[in-house]
Amino acid sequence: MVLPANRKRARSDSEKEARRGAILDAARRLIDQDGFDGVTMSAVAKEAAVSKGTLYLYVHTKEELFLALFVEAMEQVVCRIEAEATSVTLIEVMGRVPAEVPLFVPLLARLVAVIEANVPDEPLFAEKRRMHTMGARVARLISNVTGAPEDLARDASKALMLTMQGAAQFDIAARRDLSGVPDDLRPAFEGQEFSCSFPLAARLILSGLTPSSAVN
Amino acid sequence: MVLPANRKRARSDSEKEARRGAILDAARRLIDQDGFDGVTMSAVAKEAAVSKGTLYLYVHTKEELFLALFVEAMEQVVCRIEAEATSVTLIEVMGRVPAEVPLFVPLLARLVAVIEANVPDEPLFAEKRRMHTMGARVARLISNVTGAPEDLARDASKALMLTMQGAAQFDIAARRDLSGVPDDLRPAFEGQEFSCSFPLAARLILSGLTPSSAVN
Amino acid sequence: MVLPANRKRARSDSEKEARRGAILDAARRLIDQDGFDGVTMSAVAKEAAVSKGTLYLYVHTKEELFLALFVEAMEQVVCRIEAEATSVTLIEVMGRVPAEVPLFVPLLARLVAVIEANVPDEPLFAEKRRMHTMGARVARLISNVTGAPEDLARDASKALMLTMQGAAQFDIAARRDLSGVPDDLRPAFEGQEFSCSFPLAARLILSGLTPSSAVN
Amino acid sequence: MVLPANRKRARSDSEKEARRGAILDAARRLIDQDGFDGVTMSAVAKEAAVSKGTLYLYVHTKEELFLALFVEAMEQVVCRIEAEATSVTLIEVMGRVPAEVPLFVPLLARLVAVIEANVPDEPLFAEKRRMHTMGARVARLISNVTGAPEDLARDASKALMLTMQGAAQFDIAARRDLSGVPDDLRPAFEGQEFSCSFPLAARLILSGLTPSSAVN
DNA sequence: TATGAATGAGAATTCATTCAT
DNA sequence: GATGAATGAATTCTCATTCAT
Repeated sequence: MVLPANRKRARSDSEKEARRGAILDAARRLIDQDGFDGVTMSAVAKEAAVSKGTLYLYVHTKEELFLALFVEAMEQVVCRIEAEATSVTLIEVMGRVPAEVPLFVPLLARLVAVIEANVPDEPLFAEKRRMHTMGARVARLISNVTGAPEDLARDASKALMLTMQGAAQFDIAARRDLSGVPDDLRPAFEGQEFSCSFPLAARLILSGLTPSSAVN
Repeated sequence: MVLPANRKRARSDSEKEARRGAILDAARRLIDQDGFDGVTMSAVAKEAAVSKGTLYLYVHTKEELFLALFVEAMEQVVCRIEAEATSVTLIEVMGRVPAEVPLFVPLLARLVAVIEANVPDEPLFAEKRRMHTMGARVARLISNVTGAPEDLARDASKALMLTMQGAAQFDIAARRDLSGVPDDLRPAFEGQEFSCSFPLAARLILSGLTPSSAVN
Repeated sequence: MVLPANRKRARSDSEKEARRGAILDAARRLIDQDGFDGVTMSAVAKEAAVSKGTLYLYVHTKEELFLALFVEAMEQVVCRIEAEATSVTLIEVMGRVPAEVPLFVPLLARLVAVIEANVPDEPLFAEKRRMHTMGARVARLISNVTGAPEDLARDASKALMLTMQGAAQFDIAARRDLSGVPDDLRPAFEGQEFSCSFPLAARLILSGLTPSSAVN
Repeated sequence: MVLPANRKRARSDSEKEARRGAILDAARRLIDQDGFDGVTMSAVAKEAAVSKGTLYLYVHTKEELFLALFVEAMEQVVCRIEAEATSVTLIEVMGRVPAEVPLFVPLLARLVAVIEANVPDEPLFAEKRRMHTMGARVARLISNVTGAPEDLARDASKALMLTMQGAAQFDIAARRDLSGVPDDLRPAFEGQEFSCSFPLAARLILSGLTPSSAVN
């Protein structure tokens, strides 16, 4: 197979994958840098060193891009939890890992109301399927680790997702510039970071399932 | 409540209050009708039978309008919970009432990421203060009703707020048109309504505090 | 004549005059404080401790207000020049005084293109008449002081007004925040203040009329 | 200059230049037609047969558009003066040409107080640089033609710019509808056209530099 | 495939002025 | 005379997406 020496087009599948990856990375960098609402498709194209037209060849919508970003982050979260959780560390791990995977929390906070609301059906369903599978994996993990029956574990898993959603919201508020916030309102912002609020609630939820030793 | 013939001028404070109320009502109707992102200030003005200038006399920003709507809804929620909750009904009431107060859930879902993010500081702080006070009332109620110590009740109250936030998110997804959703994905949407998911999680959270009789 | 003890209405002419003066003063303060384009009629009303309705009882238009301000400033300028100018000091005085009377320069800069363009005919004509009279006084003064014939003095006076207008424009540019201006452009802003540029040009214009002693 | 069939895309730089030119021309036509304050960006887009988005591709701000218009006019003025001025005709040329280049005078009248005040720094600096260069060319010309030393020529050039600014202001007033102006005020408007007032002042300023033969 | 010029709907907000009380 | 609530016209500019080249 003779390939032209200076081929600019990504024809093979692996090249396409690589280019798509570059685009997602560019988006990640921009979210970090300019905040969520500051990201524009033009900027993503430029950051990925790709034209706008090409960008839309790999990603059909702005929100689809964000959704892909979220699913990848969620995959990392689930994998790491599976790798690290034991009956002793479950709660600690579940409280810590989501906060450690970059962009997972802020993307989660916008997932439903902002992102999913604007993704067309087909791609939405595809990603939802992946999320659902991951949810099942977490439920199974909880069941295995705590010894709780499957259905209880599934409820707990659902409750954790709810709570995680909520904690992600509060995290947004917690990250605002606090100078300028009157003293009496400080507590309404401070200490609402995901890594504070979620573990607290996770403990309440999981404590019913786990042997007392794990609850801490 | 003296509702001025709409063409007239609201001179007394009570007339002004009434007119502001009329504006909020108009907004409520439009949210119902056109959905969240479909609401425009022009439409609100027209629906309230008021000029755009007048609208801005009573509400300084679109998001301020939504925030006000949320706080009023939250007030209703808290009042009704205080009125109805007993040691026996606490969990049931807390699971039911938020879903019954119109617009509370969808507004809650957008509260942090969409609404608060766009409200200028001063009005934000004012409303936050009201919310904070209501939060304290709920914590006190939980403490009174369950007999749990204050600090435990405060933690539970916080966890409940997190969970409520999350449940509000899921509620958005649950309300989408389900025809067209592939069968294998149905469970990812169905049964995620606020009134299903929140009580479930609330039970997990509150069960640690309450005597077993109250848990169910 | 029995006057009611606590009379809030300005009925006598002198009272009206006083109130009008208060309004003009309020406007002056606001221009100083918020800059030209920052002044709103609402703010003027508040600063003058008068209702908006009342404000419009004394001043028919925003621009009319500014025009009145300008004419008063011009009156001061002309009076002071008449008082201070001698054959020796003419140029120095004419270069210095306009810059010393508050608001004269910035109002002059907007006089034609911004202010007069929006004043209705009747009040415009009234104020124009006053300005014209003052122009004549200046021409007479120049003639007296330099000994130049009337018509030459009138031409010089006109040329001076042109130049003053232009110098007022440049003054605006000179007063902008200079940090951020690249070094090579500094000279395009610096040293363009009215008090620098106008005397220079005034000297060129008057030097043809005055005996050499007065030129410097 | 390849003017693309207006629906086509301007790919080459020369096509882009042409399109930008078409936009500026459209703006010129509208200023003529509707007067200064009557020009809106929507109208410019329509007149240029371009979408609003495209308009903003070529011009970043309304005021930037006006500034560009002024700089182009100034370029014409300076070129023509350079082409036509001799030691004999200098004053006559400098008095006539600015009035002959379309839009130069009315744009100059609004240059500082209206236009520059609303142009963001970067584009402002770029255009200021061009203006500054042109100012230097005029100074050099004056020096060459009159034989006056450089610094004197520079002062005269500055004074001329001041005066030109002022004359442009008066020109606005002179162009208003005179029917309706009371007789005694006629002289305050009539004969204030740029082409009357500026040459008169220019003569006063330049006469000090030039050999008597050139003065008239 | 890749490009980037073109699109255009869309919406929030301000503030001078008026007029009901 | 005084008030201040009501008015509403009027305009800029953004940015996701498309499509001619």
